[in-house]
Amino acid sequence: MSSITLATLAKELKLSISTVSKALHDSHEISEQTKLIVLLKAKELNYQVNPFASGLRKQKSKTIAVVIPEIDDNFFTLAINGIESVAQVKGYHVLIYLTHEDVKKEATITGLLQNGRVDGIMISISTETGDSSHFEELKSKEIPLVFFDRVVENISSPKIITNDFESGFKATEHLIENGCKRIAFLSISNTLSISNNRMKGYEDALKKYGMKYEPDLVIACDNHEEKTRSLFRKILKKKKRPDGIVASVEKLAINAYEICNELGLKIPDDVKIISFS
Amino acid sequence: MSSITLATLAKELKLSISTVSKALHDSHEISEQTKLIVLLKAKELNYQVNPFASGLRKQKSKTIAVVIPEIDDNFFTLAINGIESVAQVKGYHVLIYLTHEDVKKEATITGLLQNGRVDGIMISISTETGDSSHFEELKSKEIPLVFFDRVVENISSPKIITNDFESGFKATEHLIENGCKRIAFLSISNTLSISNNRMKGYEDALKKYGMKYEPDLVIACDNHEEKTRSLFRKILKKKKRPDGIVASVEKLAINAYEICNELGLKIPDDVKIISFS
DNA sequence: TTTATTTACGAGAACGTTTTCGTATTTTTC
DNA sequence: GAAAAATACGAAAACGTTCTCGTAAATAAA
Repeated sequence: MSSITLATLAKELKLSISTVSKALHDSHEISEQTKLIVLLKAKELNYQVNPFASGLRKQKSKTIAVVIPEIDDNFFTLAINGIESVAQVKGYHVLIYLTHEDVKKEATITGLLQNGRVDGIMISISTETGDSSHFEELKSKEIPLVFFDRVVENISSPKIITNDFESGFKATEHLIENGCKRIAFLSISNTLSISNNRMKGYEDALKKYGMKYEPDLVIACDNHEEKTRSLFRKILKKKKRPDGIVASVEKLAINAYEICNELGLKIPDDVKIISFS
Repeated sequence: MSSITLATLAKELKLSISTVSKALHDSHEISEQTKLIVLLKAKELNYQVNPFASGLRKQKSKTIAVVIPEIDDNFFTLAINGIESVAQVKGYHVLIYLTHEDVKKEATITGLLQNGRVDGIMISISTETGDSSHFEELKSKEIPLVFFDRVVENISSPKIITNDFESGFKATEHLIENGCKRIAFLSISNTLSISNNRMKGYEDALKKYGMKYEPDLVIACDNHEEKTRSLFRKILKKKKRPDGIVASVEKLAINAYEICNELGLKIPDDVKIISFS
């Protein structure tokens, strides 16, 4: 240990702790000359401010939390990439938490973040999230909260979303224009707004092109991967199997790919797949 | 703000701060009865210990840093998944830092972690890392350091690695057994031990099967993606192009895939690709 | 009964910063 | 030359914990 603190510097330089602190903060109260020697000594001893002391005093953590359902998803890794990148430039630190689509875990995590550990939270909620009281709690503690991708619609927080309806519409339209006659929609949740809005786009596209909306072709998936896969298997084995698939999230598309491969269905010859990611 | 501190609880309960703190830590110095009422009040007011105050006092952060080159890589996301999972169970927090294969960034990051912000660091070094003085610095500050996957060999720290040599050997052997006659090796760095050891395996496999080691078939790639891709293009356009490729890291395999696709080469008919991931 | 020992709590000192305030010295203003 | 203002620094109080002591009261041992 024996780390270098302001006191170390102060003693070495025969200055007071406050002077050293102010010098390092480039305060106008300190002469240029003193600032210089303090800065030099700080460099020499490789002084680094203690984030806990500083955080405690300033009530700022310079840290944000990113809470996401999974990390093995191109969208989320992309998001982390961007977030970390900006954070790094701005001198912020990024804590990462995975909920694995588990609301309880999600609530536990947000619970941990109420005590000043972070200055703000970016979250993409789990598919299961129905109860949103843990978000209300954060709001009541005035912790900045930003939803991205998967949002809670009835909480007034900044939300970063894609145009789900339009994209769902276009994806479906694209399949139709490429000759698909039976298009399935893979839904990840019936509570998640992104899933629902994407599905509305799907439905509207079908309607526009005069295609019948068949409930059988909307496949309600959940986080139980094996269940989802056997569902796909069943659908794709049927004589009247879909020739086009719109996946509401990447993971479902991948599973669909794998099942097609398993069943010897060629993509895109036999089945065309389009997905959000 | 107006967060609930030990003082809040103490005042409400007409107890001292120390008593409340000890009660919450289940100290033997406190009667069961007092513990109970303290615990109840803490629950009621949803008290959460302030990590900064606690960290400052205990000199423990309950936080570890994960420093990796990139996040859009299946191996690293898998690693984060596992690390976060264990951390969550153990009550630890995970900070994430991306170096983007930049040694300077890497050094800056490790510099930020010397002041007690984290209790330990897990790192997979960037391909560029030649100078390892920033790791020595961490060692000298006695900050626990664990290398994983991409390690600095001459630093005495725990290292988590795969059997690079053997895997490189087996990968190459697999291609040979499947009829490849000209096997290329995509190297990510000539300083990185994982890359070199994997290549040694590749060389040894060639030797075992009496195949000539051709320097032309060892492709030294770097982090400049476009450069790498045009390199691939050149190699794969040759009349005597490789019919098998061993990629030392996932990203190179993906680029190779894309170039094959671009050139109309069928995988695995025209070219077989095997990769570490 | 007197002396030890245990039990249950409180006072107060850290941890390392930041920041307000006070104050000697110097400089400016009239 | 006196008063006012600026300059450059230090003392000390937070921030919220944890933890070492100190110490009354209650119990046990002598």
